[in-house]
Amino acid sequence: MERDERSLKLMTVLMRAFHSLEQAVKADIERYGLNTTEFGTLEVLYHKGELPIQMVCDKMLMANSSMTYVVDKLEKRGLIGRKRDREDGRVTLIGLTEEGRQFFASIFPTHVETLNNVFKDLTAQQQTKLIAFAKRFGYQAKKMVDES
Amino acid sequence: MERDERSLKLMTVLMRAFHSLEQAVKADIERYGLNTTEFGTLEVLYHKGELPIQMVCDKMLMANSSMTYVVDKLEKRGLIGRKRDREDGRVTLIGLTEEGRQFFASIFPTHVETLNNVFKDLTAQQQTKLIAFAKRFGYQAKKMVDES
DNA sequence: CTTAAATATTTCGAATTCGAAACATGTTGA
DNA sequence: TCAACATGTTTCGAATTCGAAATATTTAAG
Repeated sequence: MERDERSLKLMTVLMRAFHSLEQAVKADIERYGLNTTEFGTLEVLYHKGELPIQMVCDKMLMANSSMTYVVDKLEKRGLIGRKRDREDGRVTLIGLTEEGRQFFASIFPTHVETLNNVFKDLTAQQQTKLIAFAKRFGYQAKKMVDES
Repeated sequence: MERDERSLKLMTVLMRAFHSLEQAVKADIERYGLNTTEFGTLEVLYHKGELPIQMVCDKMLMANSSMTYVVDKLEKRGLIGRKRDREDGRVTLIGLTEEGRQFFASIFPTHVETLNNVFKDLTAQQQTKLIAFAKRFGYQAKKMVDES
């Protein structure tokens, strides 16, 4: 296969594969009344503890204006709380409530199980290779975006 | 690395890498006043010729209600045209206008160049492996979605 | 100290996408 | 034939996301 053809093939295969991956995760998470971004936000806070909203945006690859909307919904639902940062008045810290922590702890295992299933046809070695490949083109793509 | 940890790592690395890939493609395409779905629609029609709208939806992984919106925009811009299918009255065929064909032909090469750049740090063999890996987990994820 | 620049958050309006329902047409089987 | 069912397209309202502007606070420079 020629270079151009391979690049185009890679793009379409990655698009399709990633789309299906997202759908599989979505189908799991939907059962708990969450969408992907809400789940991702809880996941970050569960593993990293209290964080400035902006830092969560960065991890979630999401505009901060969008995050306000997500945080509002999760706060209304009682899963997370906002708190002013005493050291920097510009910052709002968000973190899981006790209810949010328990809720997330109860649904996280099936999420991991879903991912295990998605990747189960790849050996550990292949998964490690896939991680390395994805990092490499992801890094290059990011460099191109940052430079443009 | 344990299985669970590897699955989670794969998910985050793939999310980030694919997000950057999308951004890189978007940055290229935006210069021509197109968004990703508009470009994708033109690309399909350029390579496959006239197609029923529903078939384009399938290739684009997009709801048909969304496609109406996209087709409307491209038609208003004079890049594609609608035509009733004589064999099946339910079907609307869409295809590039001469203007659309010329326009797409003029921008497609730089798109391919963008993709070549994104993947340039992977050898041909690694790219082939990546295609195979992505197909495998994509197929499995799709199976899980279809069965749920 | 004061002004200018940088950073964090929110508000606002617009764009995109979806799902459900409506509608048109085609197919199947009693 | 005709009544169900299936399929393709559009309409409609809602959800999500974004970018730009507004606001608040901090930092840096003079």
